[in-house]
Amino acid sequence: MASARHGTDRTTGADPNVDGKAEAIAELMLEVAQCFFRIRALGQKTGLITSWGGGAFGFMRSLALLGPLTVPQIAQMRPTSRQRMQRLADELAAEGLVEFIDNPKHRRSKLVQLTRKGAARYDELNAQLMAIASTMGVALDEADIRKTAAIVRQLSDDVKVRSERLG
Amino acid sequence: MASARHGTDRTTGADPNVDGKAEAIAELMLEVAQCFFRIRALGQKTGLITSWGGGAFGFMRSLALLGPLTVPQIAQMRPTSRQRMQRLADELAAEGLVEFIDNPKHRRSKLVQLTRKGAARYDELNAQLMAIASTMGVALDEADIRKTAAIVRQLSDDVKVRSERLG
DNA sequence: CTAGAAACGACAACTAAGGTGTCATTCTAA
DNA sequence: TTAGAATGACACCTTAGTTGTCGTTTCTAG
Repeated sequence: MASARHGTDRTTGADPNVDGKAEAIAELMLEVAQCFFRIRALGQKTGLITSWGGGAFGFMRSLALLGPLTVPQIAQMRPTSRQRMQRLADELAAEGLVEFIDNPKHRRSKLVQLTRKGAARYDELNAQLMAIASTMGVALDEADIRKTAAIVRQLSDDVKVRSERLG
Repeated sequence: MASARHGTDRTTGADPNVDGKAEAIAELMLEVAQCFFRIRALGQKTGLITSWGGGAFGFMRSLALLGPLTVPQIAQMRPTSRQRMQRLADELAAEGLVEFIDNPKHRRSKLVQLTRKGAARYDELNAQLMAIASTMGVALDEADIRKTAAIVRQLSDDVKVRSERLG
């Protein structure tokens, strides 16, 4: 394939590893993308999630892990817009899964917090996720999986940095 | 957090690795999802892609790697519907990036093939991807990256199998 | 060689997800 | 105190993708 010839010409004295590594990263990115779509499809079939980007699970997860946050704070750490998170927060509040509590730092921008019901729902979803996860990766070693997650996270951060640099 | 207590109770004699591994896989899945969104955001900013699921890049990549295929064949290996791929094929054909050639096995279902222009475009996009990839993962080792890609692929396959089992 | 089943192309809604824009209010910092 | 940034609220719109249908074509089994 012609595309394999792009980049440094291997007939020169340039380090071939530069290309090999770039290719490996590109492959990993494509693999991640494909994996995501399959995860999403599975999530939809199991009813675990409806969407991932502006999805409720990630939103609730942020609150469960980090405690009460303002809507803009949540939006900053999620791959979507402030308005989207605002709407999601309102929807979850309407379902009684989250509540707005006073923010000592800001009178208008309330803190969003999981209600008891919301925490229970999150635990339930998380348990479902665990149930699914426990049936997968049978051939894999836990240490390898953790290392994989760490590397994906690192790639993720790299992508984010480069993405933000483009403004 | 309460959610970390789901699954096997560690105070019993059950193997704690089962839970640890499931948790690791769940974490990996979430990491993959987040990474995907960041990759997509980067792709949009660079103009490299418009979408990934029914996107043109993956479509053309399939053709570049595997040679001429019918629309249903492409749809089977991509995370989207036959109709979507049909429409995409038509759009790409309108742009002169792919062409329909006679299929010896099937008179009506033509084979889709990259045109010279399409191949050039794909190479160009691939070069862009490589350019981006070459600036990332500086701290990572190529072997680790390849292993990571392999494990993600394995997870991806596991997810696919489980997803298909649910019909 | 046929009849029924499946695959295919084409087309048309329909939905979901999220982006974008705006405006009034509130906070922050010079 | 005042200019500028952050926030909540609301409305509109674009895009991606699904779903459904229909007529035709191809495959398969008897």
